[in-house]
Amino acid sequence: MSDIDEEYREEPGHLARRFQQIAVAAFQIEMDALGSDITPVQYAALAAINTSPGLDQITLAREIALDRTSVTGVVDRLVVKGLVERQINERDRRARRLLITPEGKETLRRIRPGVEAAQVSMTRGLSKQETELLVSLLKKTVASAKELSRAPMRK
Amino acid sequence: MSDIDEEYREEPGHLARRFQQIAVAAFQIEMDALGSDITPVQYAALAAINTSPGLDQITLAREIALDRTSVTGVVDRLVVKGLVERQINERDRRARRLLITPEGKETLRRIRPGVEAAQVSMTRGLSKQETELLVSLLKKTVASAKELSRAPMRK
DNA sequence: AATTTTTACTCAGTATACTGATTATTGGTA
DNA sequence: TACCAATAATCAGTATACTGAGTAAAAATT
Repeated sequence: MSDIDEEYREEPGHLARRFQQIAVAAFQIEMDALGSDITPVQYAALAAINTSPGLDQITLAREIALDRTSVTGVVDRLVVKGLVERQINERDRRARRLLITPEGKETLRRIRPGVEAAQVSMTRGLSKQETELLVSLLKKTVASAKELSRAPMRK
Repeated sequence: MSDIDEEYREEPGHLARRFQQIAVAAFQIEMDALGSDITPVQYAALAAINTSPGLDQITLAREIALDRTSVTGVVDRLVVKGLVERQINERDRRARRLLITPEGKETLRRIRPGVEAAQVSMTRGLSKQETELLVSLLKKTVASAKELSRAPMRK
């Protein structure tokens, strides 16, 4: 048979999955070390809500490139953890206003070093220059192909 | 607050998640065009079983970097689709022998162009040289950090 | 003003990817 | 031989990420 079978490990698609596995694992290891159970997506959501208090879920989805149906669950879990408050927007009752709580702000402050450490950990095999190169190539790739995935992007 | 919040979109962790979203979407679009509902992981599993007939699930997990608990479900779905046969290995009754069926071989043959097209599609924003660079940087990253994720790797 | 369309959100269902527990079987050791 | 440790697989539970359907509210159109 063709050697695609053997070489699928060299394909972008396979490497995308592997890198994501590793990124999530690196994040989780750092959170464990800090006694936190925040996930990468939960961190992104919490940080976005902190930066833009009162934003609605669709806007949040665009900010962090999360599918609109996934936002519901992520926000649910942040609410259960007491880190976020979800209010009905009285000026548009379809929408929700998302607000970070004092506990949410404290969590953000506490885990931020771990978030940075995870970025370093997941690129441990690369030099600083190589990491910058990887980041710029991924940004370019994502910018050009972002319309492929349903996750909306801002602007 | 710190500008980490704003710049998380530039971090490797966020880009890993975005690239994976895009890779899966690109794959799915190509499979839809071919009238197939095979996922990236299912393709990887099917190709590995084709290459190494009779392999057990742990070995399959190592070949395609899939968590051991995830293999069960992936193989289940390939069996339901009639693409793979799962037998008890009589020389070690704990293990399963995985075999590709004629339909599995035919599926592999039929979707292979789509698999290749997906790789091209997900890196559409990059030149050939840039794609090769991205692949080599991701390979290096994955090789250095693979012990972070639970998904086993071969050798 | 009444109707249609759009929008924000939710829910049901499916597929990875993990943690942690359990079962069955095998191989090594006391 | 009896026991114990290791191994292959499964299962229960949780968290993204999607498809597709549905609800409620607002905006646009007639």
